[in-house]
Amino acid sequence: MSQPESVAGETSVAPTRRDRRKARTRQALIDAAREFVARQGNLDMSIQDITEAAEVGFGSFYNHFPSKDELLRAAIEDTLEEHGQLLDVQTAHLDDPAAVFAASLRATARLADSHPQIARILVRTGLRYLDSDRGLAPRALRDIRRAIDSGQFQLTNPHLALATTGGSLLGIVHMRLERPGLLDDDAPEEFAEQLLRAFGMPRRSARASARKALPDWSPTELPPEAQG
Amino acid sequence: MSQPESVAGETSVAPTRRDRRKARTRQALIDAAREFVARQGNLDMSIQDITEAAEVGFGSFYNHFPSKDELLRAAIEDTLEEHGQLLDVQTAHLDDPAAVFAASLRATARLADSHPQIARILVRTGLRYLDSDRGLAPRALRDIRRAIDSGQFQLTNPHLALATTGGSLLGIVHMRLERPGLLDDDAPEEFAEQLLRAFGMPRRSARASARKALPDWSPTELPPEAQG
DNA sequence: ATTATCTATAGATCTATAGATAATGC
DNA sequence: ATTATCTATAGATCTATAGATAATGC
Repeated sequence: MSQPESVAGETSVAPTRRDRRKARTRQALIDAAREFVARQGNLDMSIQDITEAAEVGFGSFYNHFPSKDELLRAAIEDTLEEHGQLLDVQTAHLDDPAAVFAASLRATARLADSHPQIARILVRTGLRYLDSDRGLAPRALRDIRRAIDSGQFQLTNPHLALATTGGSLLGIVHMRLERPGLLDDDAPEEFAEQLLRAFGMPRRSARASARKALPDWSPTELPPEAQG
Repeated sequence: MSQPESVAGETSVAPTRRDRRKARTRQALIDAAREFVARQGNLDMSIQDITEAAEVGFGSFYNHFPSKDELLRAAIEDTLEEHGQLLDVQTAHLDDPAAVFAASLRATARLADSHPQIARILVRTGLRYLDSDRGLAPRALRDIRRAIDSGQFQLTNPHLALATTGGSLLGIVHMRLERPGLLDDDAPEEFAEQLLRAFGMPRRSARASARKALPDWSPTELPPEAQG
């Protein structure tokens, strides 16, 4: 995350103190919006609610976003990006496509516990997150295609697999958030196993890939994001 | 739909002309709300928008609903109820639990074509529809349990299966609504087959149950609901 | 000197209710 | 006579902007 003083890139310039201050205000607005979206599913908070929570003057809002919808869009992008970074970290030690895919499923299914804010925002956002080029969607599509190429998955349409993967994950996250008593701790692994079977893997290897030991820095040990 | 003149039921009384008129107004409000929810995902229509679309005086709204949220809740219930009736009709000829389940999957996956308004409302409603006692959720849970009892499904937790079923269906409906080019006509059958495999059925019988011929009165031949 | 932030407010909604009108019940 | 519906409006938001203030750049 270090900022180079000067780079040959076309628009990249060293950010000034003013730039950093402006970026801080923008991020404060995004963080406040994320918290509102996560807390109350209904998106009927006012701009004033958001600027107050962000401790930002009301008028400053319009220096950063032309409308509330634009802020909410940015807040969701921000969340998806964080989800994507989590997935990259938690699959970095793996090569096998089906194993990477399964590890992403397990990590996402556990978001309700490990990163409840992200989990709530994902569920509130709904299926639109499948259309984004950030977060789970591009990574899952990549893994599904690689697993088809490697012969691990027997599928004709990777987009169908993406739709069912993304949807069923939301279903599990929703259930773990809203009705935690109905699913036991093993649910993420059982789910991953089911999905690998659905995508054509034999029972034995589906079970093995879905229950492969997690790395030492288990996801639940990573510092969870701040919860208000 | 005939109205008995008098019944022994405790509160059931013959509805008067006034009652029918009131019920018509109420249903006009619900229908208008359904159309708004289906058309624009954002739920920011005003009560005035709704009463105008329903051709109902503004003040009449409060004779029927205490708030806009209550109307929206009723509109979603109304939609789920219609979905549930569709499923009952389209599985009435089947006994086998897995076959009933598969037929429900196929019918729901095709909603984007057969009943686009219901499809859009389902997707906008999101995963909350899994918590309702109407529509797909109670029926799918019933079928999953019956298929476990009959030995067709090998599952430990029917609620996990319900979450993945409901979520993945929403994923498919979403994709067929928003990116119809990415899925081919066979997708509902391929999806049903995948899910039956996920739930423990052998490949051969999964394929058979998922591709069983539809009854003569094919779902697509049923009169689709009016689309504005 | 420049630019982001803040305060204050005009104008545009939107909700909820009061009171008038129309339709139905008896 | 009773009840649902309609019209009109008061009061409460909420958005977007104008202009003042504070922080940074040069």
